[in-house]
Amino acid sequence: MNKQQLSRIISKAKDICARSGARLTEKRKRVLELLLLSDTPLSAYELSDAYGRVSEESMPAMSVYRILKFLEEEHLVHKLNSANKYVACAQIARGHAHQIPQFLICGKCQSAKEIAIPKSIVDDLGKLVGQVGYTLMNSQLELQCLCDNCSMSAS
Amino acid sequence: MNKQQLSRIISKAKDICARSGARLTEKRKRVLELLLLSDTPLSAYELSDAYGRVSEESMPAMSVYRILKFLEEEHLVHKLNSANKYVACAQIARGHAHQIPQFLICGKCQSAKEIAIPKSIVDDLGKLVGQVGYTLMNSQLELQCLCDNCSMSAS
DNA sequence: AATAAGAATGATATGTTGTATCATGCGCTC
DNA sequence: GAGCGCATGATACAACATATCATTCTTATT
Repeated sequence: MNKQQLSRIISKAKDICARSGARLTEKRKRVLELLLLSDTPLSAYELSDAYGRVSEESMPAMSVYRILKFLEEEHLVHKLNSANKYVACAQIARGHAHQIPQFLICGKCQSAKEIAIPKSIVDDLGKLVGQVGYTLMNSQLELQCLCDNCSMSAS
Repeated sequence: MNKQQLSRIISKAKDICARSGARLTEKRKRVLELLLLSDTPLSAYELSDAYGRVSEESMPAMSVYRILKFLEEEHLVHKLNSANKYVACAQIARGHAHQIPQFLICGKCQSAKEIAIPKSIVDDLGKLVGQVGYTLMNSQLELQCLCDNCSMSAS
C-alpha cells in the first residue's frame, strides 16, 4: 500500500467515524495505520511495540485494547479469534458495507485475506445447521489455508 | 449421559489409546469423564476446579493442560478456539473416524454440538478459496448459533 | 526382587492475552 | 475560562497458556 492509498483510506475512516459522531483521534489513526500497513495480523501487544518503534512515544497495551475496541465498533478493524490478532477492515475504501467478514488465513506466512462468502454457501450452511436444531447467527469464518505464495515455495 | 454410556465410551477411549501405544491413566480418564459429563465446553482452569470438586484431590492447571494435549493427540477431545475451551469428541463411541470436527456453538447457553459438514459444502468453500489464490486446509469451523432450546425461551 | 529406562505428574516460574478501575489530560460549549 | 464529557495514562489483576526441572510411577529386564 502506498502513501496515497493509505491517506485515502484514512480519510474514509474519518468520514465513517464522523457519521457515527465519533472521532478518529491521532492515536486511533496511528493504530489503524499500523494495521493497514502490516502484512500480517497483529496482536495488541505487537501493536503496542510497533507504535513505540515508529513514534518515539509509547502506547501502553491497555490503550491499544481500548483503541482496538473503538475501531471494531466503527467496523474499521476485525479481530481474528483463531489467532487473537487484529486486522484492518479491507472494506474501508469501498463503501464499507459492513457485512460479517470472513477470512482466509495462511498457516505458513500468517497473512489473512478478507473475503465475502456467497449467500448460497451461507444458505447451505444455514440449512444444515437448522437440521440439527440450531439457528445460524452471523458467523465470522476463519478458514485455515495456504496462500499461493507459500504453496509455491513449499518443499 | 448415564453411567453405562459413559463407561462404554471410556472403554472405547482406552482401546484407542492402546492402539497408539499410549495409556489412558486414571487422571486422564477423569479429565475425559469431566468433559463427557459437562453440558458445556470447559476451560483448562474450570477443569482443574471441577477435578478438585469431585476428587478431594486437586489437579494443577499445568497438569490439566498436559492431559488435554494428550487427549487432543488421541483425538478424544477438541479445543474450541473461539472460546478457549475444550469438549470431548462426540465420535469416540462410534468408530471414531477422526475427521476434522465442526461445531455449532450456542451464543446463549454455550452448548457446543459437534457435526459433520457435507463434502459438497466443503468443496464449495474450497472452490471459492481457490478463486482468490488460497488453498483450503482442514478447517475446524466454529459456527455461532442459537440452539432450539434457547431460541424457544428467547424473549 | 533389584534395577534401570522411560512415561506421567508435581511444583514453580513466567509469558501472553485481556479487563477493571481510578486518575489525569484534552477539547468543546457556554 | 469554567465546566462537561470524551480520551488517555497508570496500575493492578484475571484468565489462558507454556517452559523447565524435580519427583513418582510403570514396565521391562536381569
